[in-house]
This record gives sequence, structure tokens and C-alpha cells, in this order.
Amino acid sequence: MEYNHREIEARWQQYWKDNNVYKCEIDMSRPKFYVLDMFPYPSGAGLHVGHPLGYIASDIYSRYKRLKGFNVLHPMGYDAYGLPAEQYAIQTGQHPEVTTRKNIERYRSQLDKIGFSYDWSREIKTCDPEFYKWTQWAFMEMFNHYYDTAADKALPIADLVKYFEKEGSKGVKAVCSKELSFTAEEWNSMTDKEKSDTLMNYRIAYLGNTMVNWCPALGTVLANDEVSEGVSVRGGYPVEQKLMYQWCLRVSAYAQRLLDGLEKLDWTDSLKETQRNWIGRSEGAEMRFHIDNTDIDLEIFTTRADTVFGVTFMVLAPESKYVDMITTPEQKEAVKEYIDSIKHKTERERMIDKKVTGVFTGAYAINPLSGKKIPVWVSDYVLAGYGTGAIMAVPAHDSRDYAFARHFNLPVIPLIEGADVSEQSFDAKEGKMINSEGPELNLNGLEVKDAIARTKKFIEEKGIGKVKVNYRLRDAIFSRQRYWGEPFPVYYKDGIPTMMKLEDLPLLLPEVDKYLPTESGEPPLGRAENWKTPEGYPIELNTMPGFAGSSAYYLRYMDPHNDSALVSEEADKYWRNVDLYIGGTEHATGHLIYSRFWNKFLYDLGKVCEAEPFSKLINQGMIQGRSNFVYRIKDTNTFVSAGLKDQYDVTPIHVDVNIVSNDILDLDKFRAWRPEFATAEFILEDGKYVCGYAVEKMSKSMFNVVNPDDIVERYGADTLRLYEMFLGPLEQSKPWDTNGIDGVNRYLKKLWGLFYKNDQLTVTDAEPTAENLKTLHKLIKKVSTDIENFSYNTSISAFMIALSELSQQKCTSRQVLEQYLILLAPFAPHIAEELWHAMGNTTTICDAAWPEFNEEYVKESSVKMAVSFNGKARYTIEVPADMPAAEVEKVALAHEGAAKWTEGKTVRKVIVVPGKIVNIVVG
RNA sequence: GCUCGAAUGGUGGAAUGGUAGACACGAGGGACUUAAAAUCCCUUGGCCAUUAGGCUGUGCGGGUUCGAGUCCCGCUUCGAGCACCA
Repeated sequence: MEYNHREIEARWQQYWKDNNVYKCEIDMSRPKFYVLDMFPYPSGAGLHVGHPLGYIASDIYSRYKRLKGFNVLHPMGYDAYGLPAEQYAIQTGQHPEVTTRKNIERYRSQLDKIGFSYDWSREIKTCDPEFYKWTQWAFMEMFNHYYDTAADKALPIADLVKYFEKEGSKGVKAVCSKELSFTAEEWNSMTDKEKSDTLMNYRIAYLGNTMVNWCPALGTVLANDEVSEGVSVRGGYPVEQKLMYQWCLRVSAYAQRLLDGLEKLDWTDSLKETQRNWIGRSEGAEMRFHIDNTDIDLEIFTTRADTVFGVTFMVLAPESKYVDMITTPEQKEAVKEYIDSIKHKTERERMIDKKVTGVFTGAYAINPLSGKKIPVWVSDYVLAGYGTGAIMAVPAHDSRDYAFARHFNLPVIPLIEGADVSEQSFDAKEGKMINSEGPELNLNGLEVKDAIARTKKFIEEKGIGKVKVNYRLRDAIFSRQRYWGEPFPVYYKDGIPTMMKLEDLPLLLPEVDKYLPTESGEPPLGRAENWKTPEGYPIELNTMPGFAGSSAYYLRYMDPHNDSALVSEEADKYWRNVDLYIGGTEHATGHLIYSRFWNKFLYDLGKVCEAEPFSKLINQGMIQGRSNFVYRIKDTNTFVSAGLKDQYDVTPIHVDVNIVSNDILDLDKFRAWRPEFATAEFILEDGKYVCGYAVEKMSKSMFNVVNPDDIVERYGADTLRLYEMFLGPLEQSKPWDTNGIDGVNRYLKKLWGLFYKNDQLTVTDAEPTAENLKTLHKLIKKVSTDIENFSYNTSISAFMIALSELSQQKCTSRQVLEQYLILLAPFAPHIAEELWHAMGNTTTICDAAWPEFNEEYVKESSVKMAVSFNGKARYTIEVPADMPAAEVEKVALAHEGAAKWTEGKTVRKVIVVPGKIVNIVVG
């Protein structure tokens, strides 16, 4: 009987399905373990071999944990809202839901063939009303809460209203868009509309007039993480800054907690670092500079309070509200002209063009420490969105200020001893202060670090400013002018944004005739008929962004069919959070920030019991494509093999990797591939056409896409699973190269051969030999530690070595072979299950127990030790394993080799490392 | 510019500070076969040597150590993240 992967895999996949082998329920008697994959966006192209990499890794871990006795939650679903389906809908008129459903079916059939242990009864689709009801619910809760800085958590907005009624805004401890000041009487006399506008300033989900990333080509705004280098991440279209009235989430309120939470997480350092960069905490001081001859104070933020004595001018962002307030009449014209010239430029142009530009406002500020008068300028190198949109410029110690000062001939005062500022600024934060003495404060002679602390203390005491922490993290813009997303459960009652009631949810996505904006420029939902509440109030036309549905999906898997809560208290208390999360690094500043924010918000409300959603996170590397090339001699239809291509003038052409094997081109398939190659001629080497290769992104246009279906069909799912893991370390990016797959396939065939000889099962009840047990227990130890460390590639090597040892030992012992299969089951579940049953077991191998490692069996009776002289290995000795070091030393020196190497020399030192090496130092 | 990570044969990659290159692919040789495929066996970092064996070798330069791919200092190159963030 041959190893027939097609028959075996189909049969066991059916068996697992029919017997609900992977269905899991809350079970208080067993410890839980939650293993999650980042759910995919079902694209039209289907899965390529790169996609399942992480899924295979998590599946191995899930199966392993189950064998170790854990109750494992391992679900899968789809991130179903997304731009591609909508773009496709715009082009074809096909409803995005139809396309999405089709793509999901395709994904599912591809996933099923790989033999995953998902509990499909918990499947989630973000576009499913049953699911997005809870996305809408969370949004409503965010609307109904504000962030209280005293309690350091979200609290009901109703509490804040009560406070306003009694105290007004005085002493309010809440995160807000801008500081407001009103009395209780003023609050109480406000109209409903005014109250609504005021509360927007505090709500966690709020409508705000904010600068947004507007992408004209996509017709929508984008979040910061959806934009990179001035173009959209999806599609690469230009993005401009635009002031729009949009729904936002006050993610910034959670900046510090998002930062602190990272400490306890078992994530890679690089991922944590990426998030830290994105949050961008900087400690500094906010300081007021008085504008001469006015009653205006300019607020600035600086991390270098020590350099105040070197401030020779100040700069405002062009968008700063202070610009109009302080510009003198003489300078009005020049300032207006400058600001107009800036407005014409997009953010991208401003970024690329690093020319120094700016204009003097005519106003002067007073340096609060030195008392000197300094000019105030406007320049686009100062960003409106960070800090206060105004800076104090210290040209001697900041390269941007330096460039500006040199360009406009402003003075430069060095503040650090020995700093040469004749050519460039001295930006380092070290050295002794000079030139820093004012009427009330003297910093001269202090180290920079101490000078900063001293100045901060001084300005707080004098009331000139205060210590302040700034974050780069901005609030998330939550509106999208698109069709294919969750509708907002919001209507406008006499212009006042109002939330629907929970019992009215889900608010279903309406049908529209076209997926384009309306003629008047409103989002596609503007086309929906009767998009009003029963009372006739208009409903919000924007939809939610992609990250809305993916922010809490891991909670829904715990209790996917609950229609009265996102997750029941019981399910939340049992499953708690994700123990192992596997996915790509591309979500570092998007999904993984939003999810953590969302979870912390729900935590504040007492809806979830863990403050962090993902305890451990592994980033699987990307699988790149390995493209093949043929070389056409220019102006001919003749192709020359790679080794000879240098002798001709050739054009490399991508060739489909599926008609190439081990870089050898299949000539007939090539001729049949495309009509223009039907008459192709070849110049061969050794009778073969050798293709060139390159590592590139896996994509259709490079003809390097490998479909897992083809691999499963030809070699089987077990081979695919093993090979994907064997390719290299999980976290490393690597090219897919089908060439090596024969190796693991051969291994499975050999494994089959160990069980079946001449169609006869060879398993016996023979007692295992000492050798058998040694091989087995070495394997148990290796595989157990490897799985815990996600070094799956070396485990597979260990399986191969163990197999060849067992074959050599002609092992037929049931006991040994069964345990071998259990170890293998997480990696290659189909063949393990098949052989497990062939041996007479009637229950699934998924419920077997992970073998216990026993040190006794692997103990060596003797140990080989390398003997070296001055660190250079010379010969090997074999000694009993338990021989004391002093004895080993004698044996080592007594060896005939030792005589040769120590001849005429004195033995100065003998180093014995038990079981490893003997080193003899002579001289 | 700042931060993080990486660099080992023809290739993918192994090595708790202890004989570098496990395992696999590819390549070369051989067995079986009319032949091919499949399967099995041997060789395979480089250089020298018929063999025995020797020398050399983990991006570069130093250092610590009896002993360094591994630890420390200084570079080079590549990858990733952030970036007029004050």
C-alpha cells in the first residue's frame, strides 16, 4: 500500500468535520488557551502559499496545546469590509456583498484543504449584521463616554453633564479637543445644540473639525496609518490635507496607557518599538512667551527647556491661530502672501521640498528668562498638529532652527561649552552650559540634563509654564465616505447628532443604485432611499473604516452567537484574552493600536476583564516570490539558457514558475504557455534550459504566484504544512521555493514505509529497546522545546533524524511508534491520524496525551570528548559519562596524541567541561 | 537623521561560550532498469595532498577568554519602523 495523500487527507478531513472534533466549549475543568490568527481580508486573488504560513504555525501550536491538556479556542473568520470589493463594485455594479461572499467561499475551500483545526462554528464575518451590531454598539458607548484624567479611565458622559450643571467647566478633569471655560449658569442656559457641541469636545467618539488625509482618487479620508509618505497605502494615490467635519475616536486619551501596557506584553522588541515610535511620547515643558505691546501670550512646547537663553526668534505654523492675532499691519500683506503660497502645496510637496521659507510677522516676544526681545516668524517647518503649533527657536542646538537662522540672518548663540556652531548646529544633549545667565536663573556650568530639570522647576515656580508630556499619537478619524462599511447608528435630530437605541441595532447597510458619491458630492449612502429614522430624521451618510470591525473581533469569537452582548461575562471570564496571536507586522500601527485602545475602553466599562487583548504576539515573516526568467535574444524568438546568456544581447522575461522545475524550463509547456512562444527556439546547456531567478514580491504580474491548492493536490496538505515550516524561522521573511519540497515529501513516504512493508502493517507489541527509547525521548525533548520556542524548522529535522534512526533500528514497537505519531500530529495531522487508526486506535489522535519526557532514557553511558591544545581540537576520547573531571583529565593526558602535543612543553592548565571538551593549555 | 533587527557553503538554513556548516535542496559519482521515472548507497565550505593528513574558514577591524558564529567596543552593507515631532 502506497502513501496516498489524496485519499487519506480527504477521508480524515471529512471525519473531523462529521465528528465535530474541533468544536470547543467552555470547560471549567480544563485550563483554557486561546490561539488566534489575524483574520484575512478575502481578496479576489485567493490564497497564495504565503498566506497560510502563520495559520499553519498557529495550528501546530493549537494542536500541541490540546495534546498538552488545554481547552483550546482556535477560531477563524473574515475581515470582510474593504476597498477592493467596493472598487470592483464601482467598476462592475456587482454588489460588494456578492463578491465578498464568493471570495469567502473560495478562501474557505482553500483553507479546508490544509487541514486546520479551526472551530468553524465560531466563524465571524465583519460584514454580518449579527457581528457589526456590536461594532455599532461599541461606537455608541464611545459616544456616551468621556475620558476622565483623575480616574484615568472612561466614564459616562452623563456624569460630566451633572458636573457641568453644578460647577461648569471649572476644575473639570477630562481629556478634550480644546480647553473650554464656562460657568454652571452658562451651561444651564445653553441650547440643546450648544450643549451637544460642547460635549463633542469631550466624548470619546466625537464629531470634530479636523485636518484629515483626503484621498481624492478614492474619494475618502484615510487614517494616519493608512497613509505612508504622502500616498495611500492601498493603491498609492496622492493624499492631501483638508479640514473636514468628521467622526473621530479619542485614541490620544489612551496614549500613556497604550505605552505602559507594552511593558508586560510578550511581543517582539521591534514591534513594541514600532508602537512606541508611533505613540511618540516626549517629555518637555509648555512655556509662555509674552508678545510685546499686546496682552497675548504665545504658548510653545519644548523638550529642551535648558536652551531658553539661546532662543533668538520664535516660529509659528502657518495654520496657527496666533498668526492673525499678532501680525502687525505693516507685515499683513507679506504674511498673507506667504500663507497663500503654502496652501497651494500638498503635504507631500511640503515634505519633499525642504527649502527654507518663512516670513516675519512684525511682532516681538519677550524671552521670559533673559528678558530680551526676539522676533516672531511664520514658517511651514513648524507643524500645526504637534504641540501648540508654535516653537521657540534655538538655532545653535537644533538643525532646523539653524538652517532657518542662517537663511534669514538671525543670531545664533551657542549654549554648550566647546560646541562649534560655525558650520552646523550642535544637537547632542550633553555638555556643560554656557551663556545661560539671566536676572533670576543661572544655568552656567550645569550638565544639560540637570539644566533641563532646573529650568522646568524654575518655570513652574514662576508660573511661566508647566511640565508637559506630548504624544505624536493622534485621534483616529473614523468616518469614511464609502459604501462598503458599517453604517453609523447616528441620526441628526434638528441638526444634533443622536445615537440610536440598542434595540434598533443592527442598523442595516442600505441598498444603493450605484456605489459612487452622489451628484452633490455626498457619500454613497446619500443614494439610499428612505435613509431616515421613522420620525424622518436623516441618518449619517458616512460609514466606518476598516479597522472598526477588526478591533474587537477576538472578543466575539468567545461567544459568537450571543445576541444580547458582544461577549457574555461568563465567556469573557473563561477565555479572558488571546494567549497567542500570530500575524503580519504590517498591522503594527493600525489594527494592533486600535484593538488595544478598543479593548482598554471596554475594560474601563467593565465589559472585559483583561486590560490587554493579546498577551503574546508572533509576527510571521513574509513569504516572497521566487521569480524565474528566460532570456530572449533581442529581435528573435530564440531563448538562451541562463549560463550562456552573457554571450548574447538578451532581454530577461518573467516566466510562470509553475512550468519550471528546479530552474529547468519545461519546453513544451513553455511553447503552449502563450501563443507568441509557440515557435520559440532554444539554445540549451547540457540539453536543458536553465532559467535565471530573482526574489520579488509574490504577485501575478511576476508570474511567481504559487497556489497552495496545487501543492496540496500534488504532494498533500501534510507536505505543504511541513514544508512551509521547514522553509526557515517563522519570524523571518523568505522566498518561496518549491524546489525543496521533495525532501519533506520523501520523509512522509519513508515514515509510511516504516509502518507498512509489502502492504502489511509492521507494528508489533514488542517491548521497545533501549535504543528505541533513546531515539524517542530525544525527540520528545527536542520537539517540546522547539514548539514552545516556535522553532518548527528544527523540529522537522529532528523528526527526520529520529525516523532514520528508528528505521535503522528496525523498530516495530507499538509503544514507540504511537508516541512518535502523537509528536508528529500537530505538524502533519492527516498521516498521523491515519497511521494512529491503522494501529487499532479508535479515538482521534487529537485527544491523545502529549508524551512525557524521561531523562533516564537519553542518558549516555559514555561521552565523546574533544581534546584540544590551546583551544585547537586535535583528537577525541571516549570516557564513561559519570567519570569525574579529574579522571577525565588523566585519560586525556594519557592519550598518545597528548604526548605529541605536550612534548617539550609544560602543561599549564587542563580544563574539563563535563561531557563536552577537554582543553589542555601548554607552553 | 533617530530607533530596532540581520549578515554562516551553490541554495534554504543548524549550532545553552566548547569538534562550525545539523537537516533539507541542488550538484557529482554509483546501484537497480532496455531506457526514463521512482528508490537506495557514496561524495559535497575552500585550498593543498594519491592516501594518511594538513592549512584555512561564520561581513570588516580590534578586545575579553584556555576557547568566540555566539560576549564587548568600533565600522561596512542590507532590511524594517519613525521622521521638519521642537
